[in-house]
Amino acid sequence: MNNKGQILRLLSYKNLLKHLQSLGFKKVFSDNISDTLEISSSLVRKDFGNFGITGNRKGGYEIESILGKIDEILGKDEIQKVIIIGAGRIGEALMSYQGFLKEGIQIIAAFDVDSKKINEDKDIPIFPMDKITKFISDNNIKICILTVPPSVAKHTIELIQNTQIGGILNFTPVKLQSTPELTINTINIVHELENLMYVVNKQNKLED
Amino acid sequence: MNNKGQILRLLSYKNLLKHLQSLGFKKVFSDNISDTLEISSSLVRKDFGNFGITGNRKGGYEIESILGKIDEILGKDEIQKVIIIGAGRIGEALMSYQGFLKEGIQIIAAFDVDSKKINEDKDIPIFPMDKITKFISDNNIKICILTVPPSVAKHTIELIQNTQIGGILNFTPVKLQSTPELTINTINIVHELENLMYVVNKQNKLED
DNA sequence: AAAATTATGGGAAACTATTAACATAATAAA
DNA sequence: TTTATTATGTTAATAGTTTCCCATAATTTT
Repeated sequence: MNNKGQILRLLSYKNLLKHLQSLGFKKVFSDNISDTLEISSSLVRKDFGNFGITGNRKGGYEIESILGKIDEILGKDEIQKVIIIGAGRIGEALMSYQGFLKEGIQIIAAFDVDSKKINEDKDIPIFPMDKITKFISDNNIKICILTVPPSVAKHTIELIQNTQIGGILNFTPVKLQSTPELTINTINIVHELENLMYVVNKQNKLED
Repeated sequence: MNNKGQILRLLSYKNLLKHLQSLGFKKVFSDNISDTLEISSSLVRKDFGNFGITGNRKGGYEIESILGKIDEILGKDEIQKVIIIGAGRIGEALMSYQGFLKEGIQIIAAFDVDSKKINEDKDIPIFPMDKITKFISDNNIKICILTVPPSVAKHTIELIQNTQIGGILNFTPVKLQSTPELTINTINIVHELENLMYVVNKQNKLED
């Protein structure tokens, strides 16, 4: 039961169900979900079953109860505070991203080595790196986003080892090892593009 | 043989092997790769086997020959031209990202509806949206990155339907359907963060 | 109230991915 | 040259995921 795909599906269900709820729907069938999300209805039911979400034969599932259960599973009662390490282009883009707050995620600070970037008075303050460990412990931060240059990625990870940080979303193309205490998930944009190129190449070859 | 994981592993192999090559190594063993990439040596050998990469019993694999084979598989002889749709914060961050070129990826233009963003004279020109279909066909673009606001994502996809575009890397949180002719891969940063939160929550619970 | 309908839930089957095991070929050592 | 060593490559085993199938319960229709 350590399935990332399953959790990501659960998040898709949540998105869809919140939308349906906003349109006034109270109930939903596994077939409805299947149609809009490209996930088979059996898999939807199996996911629900796995997480203890139950419906009524013939009556479907109650949206409110599913959403409650999902929030319970994901543990989202309070707003989740996240910090950004590396206030470069991508870091700054994420700081100004409007989509986080309505999902209960708040970027509360960023950190950078470049003294020209430091600005502690902004909405999202940018602090120098040497304040990071104290900040993490003072604010009990569990998650950070890593958007530093690749050359300093490894070194930066070492700085936050042995803090409360338990999860890192890594935007650098550097392969970083997870440990039992620290989960590192990587978004490698170059790899995503290259993978897409491979698929498109294959599509075109098949058409010839 | 339509396995995304397998292709992403292949890309990791490529990264590592190029690094080893730059350090002067000529040969590599499946065990070496396994150690650094957290991929079991059997799986490395199986991947190589699947893609027709062969080595010598006792002698390992020749790095140069693997790299050649991987490039052949990924079809990367010439530079791959990519466009960005949506010159917002994330779009602009990607435009200035330095990591693409050395992987043979070139962002050659961006498109936006906002007339204030248009600037056709920059290094990476930003054109108005209505020039996009002509640009795609003139330049034979196959891949685009979608960084528009969520509310216009669906509509934007329709604009480039029936062009040469065969792959979209979607940064919007909108669920977009792939078709046989158009592969859409989504990077949903919110979902990645939420997934991380789930994992971290579970870690902490286990420690109690 | 009985019959027909319909969506869940759960177990079995099919499929996919990963690991384990080992025979074999290439190399090195004795 | 013979023996020992070692890493590949292939087959078998295992683990993990998704789909199939259908009995069952809830609901609607007749």
